[in-house]
Order: sequence, then C-alpha cells, then structure tokens
Amino acid sequence: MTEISFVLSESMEMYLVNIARLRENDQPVPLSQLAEMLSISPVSANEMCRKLQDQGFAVYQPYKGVLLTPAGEQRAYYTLRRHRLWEVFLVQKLGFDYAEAHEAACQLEHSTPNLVADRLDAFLEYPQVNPEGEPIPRSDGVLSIRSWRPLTALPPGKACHVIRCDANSAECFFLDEHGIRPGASLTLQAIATDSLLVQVGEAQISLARSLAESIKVEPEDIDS
Amino acid sequence: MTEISFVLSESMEMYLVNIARLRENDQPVPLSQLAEMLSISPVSANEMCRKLQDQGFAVYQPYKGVLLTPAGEQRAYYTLRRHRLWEVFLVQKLGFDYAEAHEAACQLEHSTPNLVADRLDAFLEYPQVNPEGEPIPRSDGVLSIRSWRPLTALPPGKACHVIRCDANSAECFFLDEHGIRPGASLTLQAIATDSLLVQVGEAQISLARSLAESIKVEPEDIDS
DNA sequence: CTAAAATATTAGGCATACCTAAATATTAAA
DNA sequence: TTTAATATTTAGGTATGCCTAATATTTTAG
Repeated sequence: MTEISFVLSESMEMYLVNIARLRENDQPVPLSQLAEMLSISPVSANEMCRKLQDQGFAVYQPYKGVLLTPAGEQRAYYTLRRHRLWEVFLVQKLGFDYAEAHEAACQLEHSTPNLVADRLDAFLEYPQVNPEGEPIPRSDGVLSIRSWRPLTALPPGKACHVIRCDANSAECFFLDEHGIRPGASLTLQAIATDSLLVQVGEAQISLARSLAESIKVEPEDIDS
Repeated sequence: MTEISFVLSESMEMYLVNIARLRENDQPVPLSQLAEMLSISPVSANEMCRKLQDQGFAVYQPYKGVLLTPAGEQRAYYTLRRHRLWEVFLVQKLGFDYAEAHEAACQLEHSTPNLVADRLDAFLEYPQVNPEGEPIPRSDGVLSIRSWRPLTALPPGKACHVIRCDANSAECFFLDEHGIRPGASLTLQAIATDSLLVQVGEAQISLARSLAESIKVEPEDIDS
C-alpha cells in the first residue's frame, strides 16, 4: 500500500483525474483533449504535464500525449473514489440528479480527507458504482476493471447487474422506470431471435434485441 | 434576502468567518488575533483586511481592528453554516469525534454550494446547533443569537436545552453519559443551596451547583 | 516528398496570496 | 511627557497557475 507523501494541489489533482478519465486502452492522452476537458489553454496543459512528469506522476511524450505513472494513477484513483462516493451520497441521500451531483462532487473531491472518504464509503454501505454505473476505486486505490458486455452477450439464465445504458434518453427513461438502471440486478430468462426476456425484481420485461444491445451488464459471479 | 453576487476566494471566506468567530460584543477584532488564528503574518492580514474593506465586506480601523459589514457578515454566516452542518454530518453519520470533524469541515466548507448545504440541512433534520452546541446559521444567513446562561440561573420548573458544557473532560464525559450534552432537553426540577435536581428524559439527576454552573442552557421558550 | 495542419515551446505577463525586512505611527505605561 | 511596546505600512520577493503572441517542430495528407 503506497503512502501518500505530500498533498497535491487541486489543479494537479484535476489533471491527474482527467488524464485517468480520458485514457482508453493505454493510449497516451493527447494534450489537446486534456486542455479541452479542463477548459484551459494548451500552453498551460503543456506546462503542467511537464511538471507532473518532473514529480513522477506522469510520462509526457511530445506529439503523443500523457500517461500516468503508477504513482499518478493512484492519486487519480483516490480522487476519483472521493468524487464518485460524493456522487452516490448526493444522489441517494440528498436527492440530487446526477448532473448536479457530478458538479458538486467536482468541488468536494479536492477537500475530502481519505479517512472521510472511507467513513462515507461505509455509511453508503460500500457502493461498487456511482449513479452512472461507473466503478468506484477501493480505499487502497485499486479500480476494478469492469468486464461489461451487452446484455445480448449473456447466456440465458445468467444473473448480472447493469453497468450503464447506452440508449437515447427516452429509452433510458423507460428502462429506468422499469428498474433497469446502473447498479440494478437482472436475470436473463430467455433469448429469441429479435427479443429477450429479463427478470427485474418481481417483474419480467421483454426487450427488443436492439435495446438490449445498449444495456451494458456485468455477470454476477465471473470477474473477467 | 441579499443575493450572492460573486464567489469569494477560499482565503477571503476564511478571513470573514474567523472575524465573525473572534468578534465579541461588537468590538472590532484586532488584526494580531486574526493573524494568529489564521497562522499568517500580520502583514498579510493587514493587506487582506484592506482588500476586504475595498470590496465592502469589512471595515478596518487601524489600531482598532476589523468589523464585518452586513454583506461580510452574511458571507461569514453562509460559510459558518456549511461548516457546522458538515460537523453535524461527520459526527452523527460518519462517527467522527468533534476535533476531527471540525478539521475536515474546515476544508469542506469552502467547496459546498449553498444548495448542497440546504439539502444536507434537511437530511440532518434541521439541526439547530453543531456538536459543540454552537448555533447553525439558517439558510437565509441569519444566525440566531443564543441567550445561553448557566443552568443555575434558571427558575425551578423551567425547561431548557443545553448549549454547551464548560467543564473538564471527565465532567463532560459524565454529563454526556447521562444525556446532558449540547442539544439535549432538560427540565430543572429543584434548586437547593449547593445542588440542583434536573430531569433528563426519564431520568433525574442531582448535580453539584459548581457543575451545574458550567452547563450553559437556553430556556425553552423565551428568546432573550 | 512537400506543404498544410496540428502540436510544442519560449518569452513575457497577470492575479492571488503569501513572505521578510525595514521604516513609521500609535498607544499605553512609567 | 517621554519611552517602550505594539501595530501598521511600504517595499520588494516567492510560488502557483493561469494567459497571449510568436516561434519552432512534427505529423499527416495530398
């Protein structure tokens, strides 16, 4: 377990967490994307990335992009953990919608001691995912890489839980109303050529294959 | 109801809230005290106080001290509100002791939108005081001035609630164990020369006058 | 292979919020 | 009333984290 040696500035935390968010399959994150996401000039992003490199939190390859070192990744995940825990709290306990919660969490994430995050985690009964179904890093800084797949890729009879729904808003609203939302548990009852039957709690719902395709789930017991 | 026109820096919020905390009976707060409390040099305190004056949040009289204007006071109370609500949350829901909660709240108070504070207030069921018995400003920025007095100053038969206990830690621990803690309701049953009888919930407790003296209460219905 | 587009870098600035050292001003006590 | 202690102000400096404009480099598409 790596110890946290010194406190990063809020700015640095923002860079690290956004590099983590933008990274896809270990490709370096282009500075232009990072600058865009942080709403700062590319010049500033460049300065800061070199600073992060000096301090051992990132590797910056000009014309390629930035990657986090293990140290940088850990810091990013601590911040992401605090962010997502606050999102859960703000949505579940204070009744905010996700967009508001996300915004407030962006502030709170930088002023939350890890001990507070841990107690909050316990208070919320150790949620695995935020309200959008994105995984919450554990208190040791490890982020479980979720093995989501479309609901259509499951064998019949399999239990799973919803990671997210990549559908349009009307579809998402419909699904949500029937209990199909990030974090929910489902059981796939039957698969036909163009539709699937799923069990959500007590209810059973038949879904068009195209809609089921957009529901990303993780099988209940396997973890890869 | 004054609208919040622009966001103050964290530093400015710290100054305002600490001026509010240090002020006693409308005497200006000496800069030396303020600098001491904020752990900054008197020079910096001086600079900032003049800046606060320029912006209309404070009145600074050299060699006298600083006072808040109504605008400054409102900002200070908003911050104090967020601070004390977080303290209640951290103690009641996350199980921190007061000292830890206070420290964490010092961070959180600056990154909490007022809307979050209002929802938190509702979630906590509108606490009147923080865990130390200090009053929580309301969402409109008004701080009820509490008319606390020693328990010994009450007439027999009077109901009251505890504001705080100015006793040593063993005494406070004892009192707390018997339900006498900030926020608790008491009824004074009888007063004798050197001891008092109080009712706490179902139980009755006899207290030495010296100990009762250290318990500060507010009468249940009168407010001045 | 070259030229246009994208990306980096350097140079010079700005605001915030601190600091120390030195010079003044005020208050309060002998 | 003079002086010692206290408080204030000025001057000059630091670090952070942003900015624009200008210049240099690399990539990529024709």
